[in-house]
Amino acid sequence: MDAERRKALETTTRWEPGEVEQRVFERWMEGGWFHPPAEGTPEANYSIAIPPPNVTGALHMGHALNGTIQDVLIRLHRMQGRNTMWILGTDHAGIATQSVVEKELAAQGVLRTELGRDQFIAKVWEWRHLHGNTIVEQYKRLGASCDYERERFTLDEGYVTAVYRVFAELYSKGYIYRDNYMVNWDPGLQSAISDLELEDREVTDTLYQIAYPLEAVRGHEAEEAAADAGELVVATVRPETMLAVTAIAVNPRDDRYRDVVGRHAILPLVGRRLPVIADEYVKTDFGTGALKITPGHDPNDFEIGRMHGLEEVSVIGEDGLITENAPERFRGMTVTQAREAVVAELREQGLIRGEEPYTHDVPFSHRSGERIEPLISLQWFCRMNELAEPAVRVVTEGRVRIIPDGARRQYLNWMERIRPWCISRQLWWGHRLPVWYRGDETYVGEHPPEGEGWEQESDVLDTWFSSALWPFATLGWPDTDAPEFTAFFPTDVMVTARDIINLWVARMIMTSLEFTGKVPFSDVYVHSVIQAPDGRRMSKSLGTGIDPLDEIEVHGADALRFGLLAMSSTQDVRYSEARVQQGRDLANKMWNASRLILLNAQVADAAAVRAAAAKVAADDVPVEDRWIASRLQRAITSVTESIERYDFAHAALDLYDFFWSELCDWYLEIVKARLYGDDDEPVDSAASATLLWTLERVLALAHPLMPFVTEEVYSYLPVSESEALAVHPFPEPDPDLIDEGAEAEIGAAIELTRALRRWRDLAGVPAAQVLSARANGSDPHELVGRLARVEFGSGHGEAIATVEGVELLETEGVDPDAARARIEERRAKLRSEVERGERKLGNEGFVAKAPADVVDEERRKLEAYRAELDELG
RNA sequence: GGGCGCGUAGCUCAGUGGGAGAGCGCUCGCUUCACACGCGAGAGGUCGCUGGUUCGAAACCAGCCGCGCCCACCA
Repeated sequence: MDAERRKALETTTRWEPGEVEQRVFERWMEGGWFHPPAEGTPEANYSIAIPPPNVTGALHMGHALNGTIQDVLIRLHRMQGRNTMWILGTDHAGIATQSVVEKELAAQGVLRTELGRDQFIAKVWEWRHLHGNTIVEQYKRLGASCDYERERFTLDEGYVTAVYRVFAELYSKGYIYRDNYMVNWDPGLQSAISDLELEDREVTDTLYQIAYPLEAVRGHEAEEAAADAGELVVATVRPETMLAVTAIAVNPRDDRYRDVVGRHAILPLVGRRLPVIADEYVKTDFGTGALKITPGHDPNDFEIGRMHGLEEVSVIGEDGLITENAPERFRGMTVTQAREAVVAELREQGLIRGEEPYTHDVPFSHRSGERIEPLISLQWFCRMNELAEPAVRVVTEGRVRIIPDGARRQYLNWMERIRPWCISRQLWWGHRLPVWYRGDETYVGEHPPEGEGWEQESDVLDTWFSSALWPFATLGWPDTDAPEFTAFFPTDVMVTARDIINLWVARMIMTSLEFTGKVPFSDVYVHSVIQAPDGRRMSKSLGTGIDPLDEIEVHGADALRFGLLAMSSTQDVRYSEARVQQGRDLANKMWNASRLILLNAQVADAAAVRAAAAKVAADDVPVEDRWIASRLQRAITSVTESIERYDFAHAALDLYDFFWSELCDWYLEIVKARLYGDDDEPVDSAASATLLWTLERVLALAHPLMPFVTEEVYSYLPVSESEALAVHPFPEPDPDLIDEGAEAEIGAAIELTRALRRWRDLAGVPAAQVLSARANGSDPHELVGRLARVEFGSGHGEAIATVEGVELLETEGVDPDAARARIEERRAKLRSEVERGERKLGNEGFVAKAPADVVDEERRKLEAYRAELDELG
């Protein structure tokens, strides 16, 4: 270590992540360690495809947790020597990106429609080149070790080829087709959107009861005269859609309506003859028990209509205005105007039988925020049944493990009743469907066929269509000889949040099986959603969002990573800044503990350190060295196993416990005397060796979780075998270093030290005062005297207290009354323990039925408590 | 309505059959030569409620109360 660096180490008493993180990250990039060669087999290699963030996106807490988890896995496997690749890329995010650019243009007074499709798309590309890299840069702040040199985009050239190939094949298999179907029309976007892009909002509408006169039954003049043929009253919150009603439905078991099934009603204002049909769907206990059927404007009615072969009438157009299918006087009105006009006319004709406020959930567009208008429209669909079947099988057979199990059930649940997927969107930004029309002819393929007059379909594909190909299209598919594809596909794990299991994960599994014949990943790990501290969703519009970059700014990336991991779980969790601060404190602790070691370790030369380290566990090294080596093995095991079973909270907290409580609070305090030496004792170089040996391993262990501080400290190690900690071998637990004797011995010494300190505190002994003491049995470990400030051996005075077999002797300034109180307290505790043990062992059922080792343990404890009680008198 | 899950210290959460844990907060004491983002000690919990299973239940089962998420959604 040169003088300058040593000076920096001496004077920097706090971990200051700001400039260090940037410098460390640049070193990683220069080292090229995140950019693996496309070699080897997918079985030997390790790869993860990142859930591609939207190009328009900014890093939010969800990304931060998702990215941290993947980076932990990636770094662990890279350090374990696997050829490791984290596949990076962004999603073109059709709707989101189009809206952003559209808004930006609107601010300049330019409308998308004025610009025309080609020019608008050019503007979007321009935007992407200017701003599309923001989120990728933000992932770097987090420390994400993605392969930044192989970044992909769902609209880059090769990716488009993959998308078109998939579309064409699904079309030729007959899975993709065009049909009139009820879609969720977003009047704001002027596009169909999927069920999954909806959000329900509570709305209070007016529920109108409207009378529909029944048509007289021919040949029953008497009845006609008597009852005016009667009427059916139906309830609706959308009177304007009555213009498109084509039937009335009642429940077949509803006695009130048994006689009217098969007859006809007359649609007021329009005059259409409406058959009265019977369908189980109609609830007898809601409204009047009679339901108007509007196949053109209601998803349920649409299904009933198809089932009964009803006419489908659309009176609301894609522009949100009343169409020519409605009576002339309503045409061209907005939905709201039409509603008022219809109600007014009905009122005039005396057909309104009731009205009341009605609060219900109504779907709104997640994207534009507008109320969804269910419409029948000509769209492209993909039938999912054939694709779903093998995708269910790989999960039930365990070829794809979905963790946790709740997420697995959610997946299977959804797949069981999968429905056709509407894959067309009326947008400009996206993959334009590879479909060409000329008159009545339709051709599907990336390029138009020979000849004049072919026009390409104007719709684009749902963004999720391209995302569904992510794990293989990013690696070069459909070129199955592409080096990246042969080396890294299938990937190992997909890390994601619960909300897109159906939207995305399921579809990746389906397309991957269909097109590559392989599962895209063997594990799906579904992690928490981070909520705002008050339990609401973190969202920009609610103002509940917390920006991970702000947290990195304040506490450092390692702190945020640790905090997110520690708070993560399979449940949704509330964001806890305290956990992030815990991470910051741990990073600081690592920095300072490392300073202690690095500034004080005696290093003759590299060979000496290696030689000393080689005998860390030898019998003749001090027991505390064997203890820390043994505890380290246990920490390595627990942290590694936790990560491997995706239990990141325990990995983080176990690391914390080992580092803070065992290494810092005990081992470093114990070893200081040997490290510094004093008048009597020379400096012990074995201590230095153990410290350096331990430090190197614990840094490596912590590195996947907290890469920056560990990498920085690693650069100060006097002896290190790797260019960077990022590519240093990950420690493996060594069973030979487990030393139960040393653990028991130091464990007992720790217990005793704590008991003595407790006594001191309760007795009000000043912190600096050294107490005289006498051990009843053999002298405790040297560390007890030092750490508890107790001097053993020399005193002859009377014992004023006994603590865990140690007699504390009368010492000037120590209050004997407090001591007696303390002893009495201990006696009381022992008596209750003895009582508890006797009661338990006196229980015949317990002795007879509990496992022998549990019973033996109880007996052992009881003996020990009795012995101590006797000793106290 | 169906499915899944949660209810443990003041707060955020671990703990899944054998003596209730962590972090933060709180109290007391420490300018102890790595760290006050620190060190030492401590207080604080009828583990939502009621039954049941068991020698033994925070944990397993049933019911109830409260909360959340996902599906399906009554016009």
